[in-house]
Amino acid sequence: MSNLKSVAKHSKVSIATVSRVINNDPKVSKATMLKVMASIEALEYKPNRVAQRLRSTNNKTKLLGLVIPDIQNPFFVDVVRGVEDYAYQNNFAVMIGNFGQDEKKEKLYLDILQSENIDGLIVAPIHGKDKGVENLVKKNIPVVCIDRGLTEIDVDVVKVDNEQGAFNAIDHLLSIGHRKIAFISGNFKIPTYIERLAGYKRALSDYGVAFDEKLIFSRDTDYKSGFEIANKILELKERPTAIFSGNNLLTLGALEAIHANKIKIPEEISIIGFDDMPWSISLNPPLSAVRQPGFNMGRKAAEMIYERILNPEKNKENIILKTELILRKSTTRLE
Amino acid sequence: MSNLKSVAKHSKVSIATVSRVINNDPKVSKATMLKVMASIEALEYKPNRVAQRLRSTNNKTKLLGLVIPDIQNPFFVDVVRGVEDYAYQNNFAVMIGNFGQDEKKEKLYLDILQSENIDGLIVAPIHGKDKGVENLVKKNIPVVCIDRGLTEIDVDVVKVDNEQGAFNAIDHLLSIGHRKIAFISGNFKIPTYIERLAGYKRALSDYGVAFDEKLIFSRDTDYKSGFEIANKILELKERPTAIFSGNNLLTLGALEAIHANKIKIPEEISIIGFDDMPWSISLNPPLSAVRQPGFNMGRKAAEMIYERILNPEKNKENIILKTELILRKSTTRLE
DNA sequence: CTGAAAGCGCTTACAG
DNA sequence: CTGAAAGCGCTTACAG
Repeated sequence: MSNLKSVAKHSKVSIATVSRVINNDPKVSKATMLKVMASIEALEYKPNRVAQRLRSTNNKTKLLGLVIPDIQNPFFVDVVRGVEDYAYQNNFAVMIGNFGQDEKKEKLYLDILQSENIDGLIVAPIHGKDKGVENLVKKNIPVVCIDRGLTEIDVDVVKVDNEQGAFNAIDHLLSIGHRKIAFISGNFKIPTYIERLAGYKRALSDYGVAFDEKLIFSRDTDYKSGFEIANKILELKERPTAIFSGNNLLTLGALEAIHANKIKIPEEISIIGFDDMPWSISLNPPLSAVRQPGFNMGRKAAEMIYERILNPEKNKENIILKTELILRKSTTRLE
Repeated sequence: MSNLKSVAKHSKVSIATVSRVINNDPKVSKATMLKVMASIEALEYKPNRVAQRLRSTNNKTKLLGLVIPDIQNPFFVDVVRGVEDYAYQNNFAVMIGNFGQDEKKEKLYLDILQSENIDGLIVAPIHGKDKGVENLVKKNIPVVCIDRGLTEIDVDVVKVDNEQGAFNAIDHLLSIGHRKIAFISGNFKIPTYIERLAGYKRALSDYGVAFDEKLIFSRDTDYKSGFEIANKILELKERPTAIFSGNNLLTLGALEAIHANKIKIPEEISIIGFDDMPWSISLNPPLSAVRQPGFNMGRKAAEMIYERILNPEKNKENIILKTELILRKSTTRLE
């Protein structure tokens, strides 16, 4: 690989001048610039980003860290795409760590990314009191939280109106006559699920329906949990007439359980899922779902981290995006 | 952030010694080592990976590049998870670039990753004659290709037996009486699809069925293409009795088109998709599919890149993984 | 077993 | 407008 030195030799200037050309320093004379650019071209020189990063922080070859809880969850894939879309346009590189709901793994990624001198971090913290992320914020590393915030500390966050999203789903179920609605939730350490539960409760209270704790099920946020919880729900003596499932993986697990038990949707049980997916429409039956703008969330987060890097002192922002209730065929009116 | 210098001062040794401790140099005396380790602990020192990477190539804080065509395709997400699983266990970091089938974007990622001094690259080349990837191989940067190889050059590759996978699917369709089988393929520049077509043809010829070019449809590898091509297929005067779709995104698009046209699967048309997905079983109807071991492919690729880094001179390997035909409810015997 | 010094590829005051 | 030099945080011969 060619380097500054070889370009400098080739164009008979100092490495300082070559560096200036690369960085578009207006002080360089036009003639020199052209000469150096020709050498860069000829030698196929590409600046070494590692050296650049080591040398100075406030420069344009940025590296973003992106840490997400579960890359198997297509919602986070959408977020990744959004981040990447912005990063690509701005010539950032993104380093992704997927911690798979594993706190130790999250910590390792946070450490690695710090060691890689990232210019900023976009992260969905494992829970509301995530010490690892808190520490980064305290060290004044630019951080934007996605999907969920931090309870103990002020930080930039982009998320969705989970409370309202859940409310809309439950409100719809109530409006078509359902009263016994099970909630397959993720872990309540994750703020998202606390908020969704709040929406659930608010809808219930709007309809004057008593909250029944026994209808709330919470475990991990994966396919298996959805499957196992749904099986439990279906065994209940007074079986709920509807299920609200907390994310797309839980929904998929629940659907498999329901189908395995040969229970008909929506005739025997209605279901609405949080997260709308490309395959929701081809599911059996087409699934009603709360759609989250994952791509926009990612893009917005990337924008925010960019602004935060440029202006570390500005006030923290809290962006709340809207969800949309998509009604298809997985819910029906209760006679 | 603390650095070598601050640790050295804290434990009253030279920075060279601290560096040796970090790198487990056995020459360091036990006493010194303990002292330095205590300082590292006390100062929460973490080596700066950027400086490490700049300084030397043959060292253990590796950075892998991973470049994939489409992160919205869950098959590649599985690959990513496999790579990451191995990387995590070996304390590698992975930098991911998703080029979304866009050649310019692929090129940019290749450049960025080179500029980041990656120790090795795992990549699914955009097509068989991918010059960008070829160049990296020629520069002796360790490269492992996944999912598809390179036609012009010898390179490590991990892929699936696409020919046999497609053969199995078509063979099954033929065995249950289908003769007019449409193939919704991705672009034939991608070696994968050439191989799948070869399997399609071989099955046909085994059954003495003439190959009909008009049943082969090829465009992009996304949802939209699947949707549009399926619509075209359904309009055909002599409508095929079965569809073989080339990847999971195409399948989803095709399913939506079929449902929108109110055509019954499998009564009116059978379908088998390449790629089995978590939601395949909950689709309407449960989908028969060719399962690819994405996770294993990723893990294997990471292993291979590791070996390649350690031993740049060893012979290139070509690993071919097996597919599995999963039969569910989307195909039926033709009366 | 340990330290002083060179150097990885850059950027950036400083001087001219 | 341009160059010489220091330095980012490390590693690694070399010397002792």
